[in-house]
Amino acid sequence: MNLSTLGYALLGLLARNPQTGYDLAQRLKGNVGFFWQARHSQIYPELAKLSEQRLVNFEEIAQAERPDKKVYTIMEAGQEALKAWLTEPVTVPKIRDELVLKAYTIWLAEPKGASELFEVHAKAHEAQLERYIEIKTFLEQKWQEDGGQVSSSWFGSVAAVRRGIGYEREYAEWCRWLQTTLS
Amino acid sequence: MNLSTLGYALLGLLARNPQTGYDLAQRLKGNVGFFWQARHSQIYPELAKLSEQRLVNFEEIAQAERPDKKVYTIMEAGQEALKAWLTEPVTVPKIRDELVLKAYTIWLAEPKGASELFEVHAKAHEAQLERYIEIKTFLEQKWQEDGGQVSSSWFGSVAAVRRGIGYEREYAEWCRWLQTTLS
DNA sequence: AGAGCCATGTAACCGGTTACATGATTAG
DNA sequence: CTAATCATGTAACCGGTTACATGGCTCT
Repeated sequence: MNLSTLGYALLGLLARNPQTGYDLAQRLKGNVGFFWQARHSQIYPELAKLSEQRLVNFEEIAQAERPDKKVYTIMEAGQEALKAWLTEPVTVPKIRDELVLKAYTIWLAEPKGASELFEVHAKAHEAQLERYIEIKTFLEQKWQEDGGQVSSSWFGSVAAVRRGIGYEREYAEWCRWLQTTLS
Repeated sequence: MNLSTLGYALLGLLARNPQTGYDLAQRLKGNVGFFWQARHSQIYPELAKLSEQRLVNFEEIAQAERPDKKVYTIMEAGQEALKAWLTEPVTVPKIRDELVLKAYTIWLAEPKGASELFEVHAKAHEAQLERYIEIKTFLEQKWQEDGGQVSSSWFGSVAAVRRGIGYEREYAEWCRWLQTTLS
């Protein structure tokens, strides 16, 4: 019973709330999409696999003015599989970043155009940084209201968004340094 | 003539030095591999494509005590394609990080095992950070010796390693924060 | 009238990894 | 004697993206 990472991602989301495949797809292109993305074309087949393996359950709900839907719920076996996965070792991830690749060869470019490219990215990361800061404020408040324990699901959200903040801040600063140095 | 990103990566490396496919594979699993990776099984066919499109040239060199080899050189058309690509817009890259995914669901785990997981990663990123700092010192010296211009290939290397340093530092700090908070 | 949301699925394609294949030389 | 290095290639597989497919409701 070797699940894919996407399988665990879905289990993790279902551990928070029972949801439909559509809902999960929204999450994975919304804020959760910051660290893990998936399209519905990948999600629906994966849910079918999780269901086959009795890690999740679904209830079909007929709707009048909307298409019928399947609400998935995590089962006990799913919770256990998820918990086991959480503390298993992870290989240190490798960056695969086209912009850094361009930076590596930027000595060949005309500095003006290059500087503009990095300014665009600086702005994008600065904007994302501010969005994350707002989200963090919201999440930390919720976490405190929930008792401020590491066993609160809000804690997981706070942890993830903190990574987002650090990442965007650092990326933006690097872009600004390059942009300034090139101009 | 739409090249893949790997194609441009190879052109960028060949713009620095004429090299064999084997050499390129070494680079892309060494320091360049920090921001772009590729295996020889991907590189050899890509070089054939670049050659077909007359962006690179190769010279076959027969060797006595080693297998024969093909040394690839970038051509003028290749240089031009590369320069044009450098300033073209890049879509802002998305993180896909299993450890952050785990952090998001870490509220379900037993804190002790979780804390250990993040400590392992903290150490890994701290170690990588120190390696990059050493490399940066070396590269900046070379860059200065070469005149300290942005048109020096050393500048591209410095830019890339600076990103590496920021990335590792931030990642390590985040792991430490989580590790401490969990224990 | 057209875009966008809700809702679920399949199929083709593509980039990248793993494995298969070969073979001499050198270092431990 | 075994493992690693040099050196180049092909083939199978797999995760993920894009595109195909359907269809009613709501907002502009």
